Amino acid sequence: MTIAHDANERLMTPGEVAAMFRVDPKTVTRWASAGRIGSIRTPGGHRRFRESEVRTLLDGLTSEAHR
Amino acid sequence: MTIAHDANERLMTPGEVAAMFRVDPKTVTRWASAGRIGSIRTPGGHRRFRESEVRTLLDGLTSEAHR
DNA sequence: CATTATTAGGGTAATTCGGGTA
DNA sequence: ATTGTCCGAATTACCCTAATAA
Repeated sequence: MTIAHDANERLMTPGEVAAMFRVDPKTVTRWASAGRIGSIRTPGGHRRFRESEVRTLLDGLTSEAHR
Repeated sequence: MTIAHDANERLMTPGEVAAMFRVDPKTVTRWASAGRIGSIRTPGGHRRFRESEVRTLLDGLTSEAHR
């Protein structure tokens, strides 16, 4: 499986991702800089994030121990 | 069918949850580790809690009988 | 072209983590 | 057994101005 571009993939802004994690948009930016989450750059330099990856992170990091 | 993530679910920080229960944030962390309350992790490792679950737990306290 | 909102940067406080202990 | 506190290290939040997005 490739990491090729999926034309049907929707992109999210830093603010949208931040709202989902209940975090500051700047924090999402740091995740991108640190390589914790993939990001695309607009020609103007603003970051965009893949919706599928965001959902995976949210679902994957759900809960820890179970008693 | 999964316990899929609800995108409309609002999340709370450890400090916010602690304030509602009048407890130290560290205590909330322990509840999460023990599985007494569900939690989501940011990519940075910080916990977030579901507002709906916190409300449910608070309601449970209200119905607790004295003895 | 003008307007409004968001983001990129960078710097500095405030939280949270994790372990150990009382 | 549960909670509160102390510690150092890591993560996140808020401050600003300039640039991009819509």
